[in-house]
Amino acid sequence: MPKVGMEPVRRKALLDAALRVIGDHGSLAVTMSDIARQAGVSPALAHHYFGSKEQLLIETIRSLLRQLRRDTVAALKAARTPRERLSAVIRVSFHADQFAPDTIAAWLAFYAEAQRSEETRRFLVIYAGRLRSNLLVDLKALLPTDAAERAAEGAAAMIDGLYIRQSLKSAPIGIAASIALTEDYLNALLSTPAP
Amino acid sequence: MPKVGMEPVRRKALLDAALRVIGDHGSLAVTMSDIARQAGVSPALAHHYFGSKEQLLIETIRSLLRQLRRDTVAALKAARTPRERLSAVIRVSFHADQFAPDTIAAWLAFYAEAQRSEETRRFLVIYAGRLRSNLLVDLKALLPTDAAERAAEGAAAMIDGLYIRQSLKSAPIGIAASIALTEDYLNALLSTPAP
DNA sequence: TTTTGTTGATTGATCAGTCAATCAAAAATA
DNA sequence: TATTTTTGATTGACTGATCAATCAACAAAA
Repeated sequence: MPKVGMEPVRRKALLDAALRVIGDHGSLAVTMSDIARQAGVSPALAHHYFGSKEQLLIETIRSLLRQLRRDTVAALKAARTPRERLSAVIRVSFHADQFAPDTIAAWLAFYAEAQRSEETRRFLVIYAGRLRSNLLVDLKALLPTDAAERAAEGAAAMIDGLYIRQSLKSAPIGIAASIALTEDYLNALLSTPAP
Repeated sequence: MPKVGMEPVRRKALLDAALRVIGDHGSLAVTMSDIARQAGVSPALAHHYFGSKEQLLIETIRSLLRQLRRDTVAALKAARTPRERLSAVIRVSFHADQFAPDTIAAWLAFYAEAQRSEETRRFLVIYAGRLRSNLLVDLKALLPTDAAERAAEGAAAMIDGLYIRQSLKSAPIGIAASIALTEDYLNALLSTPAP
């Protein structure tokens, strides 16, 4: 079987498999065997390439974050005005890929894990900071600084909250409605001070 | 040692211990031994009274929910106008007990668990429904029905979002600021349609 | 003596992680 | 070109640790 140059292929397959299995299972309490089986290799190979389960998990969240950033950068590039850019940030947050049940479950699992793993928390703090900062930079063009800061906190919280509520699967709010709610929030804040 | 009537004492001690250990550890992946040790009894006793780890965990979240409802009912009783009642609901959500790091970590762990455990999800759906409904009933007195419904969804999401962001412990938003953000949101929605 | 409370010891299952061995492609050599 | 050697890829089998769950036994109250 062995062909040279399999390493990147296997790494990617294992990362994808990990995300899939975690999302499916809704928890980080998945076995290396589960992940390896999903990737179509032996458990030993997963250890061979990642050293430990913890490392594989950390690489998994890192890849999740990387994907989110890619999407965000792309969406921002297409937007012109500050208001458009705000909408772009919101849209990316609720993009179908991000809003898929498996992905939501995986994020949730990582939030829980962050209570224990310093490194996992670091990554989530980075995510939270980016979201806040992406919103803040454009809000500052539309509101006084302190109002902009509060608006950024509020919008970020609402996005995360809509996200987490989605994970319960009852009363599915839906992508469009989630976007609309967040937009309404910003519209209300943007129109209130200056009628 | 054995005195009659220990059962309720032990049950409560074990439930408190479970909450404590889960919050401390930031995950449901705690052992019966950990919980039993925290409660000052043997692991075997925990099984004796709860039958299984899963059952103990379910009783734990049930007690968390019971406490929240008690607080909410008490807070609502003291409020007079719809607007006051809305503030009461918000205040309870961010009450010090609920906002304690251990409690937040425990809620988070249960959210993750809900992906797997049908019964855990049921409880969280009940929580989400109550929060939404508590907000909705008073919002309907202040807004048209459809606007009230959207406001209730949005406020509930923001509350949950502020909650989950708190779990990251970086950029601690704080109780007062969290309440203020949520109040601002409602104020903006309540003032926008009628300037 | 019966009942209630309690535990230590044990079991069976599950898993992360290790390791020696195997296999096939690629590179070196003849 | 034909061969041998080297190297990367891969796995099955195993180990050590952990843990939920069980159970037989014991202690104290009723």
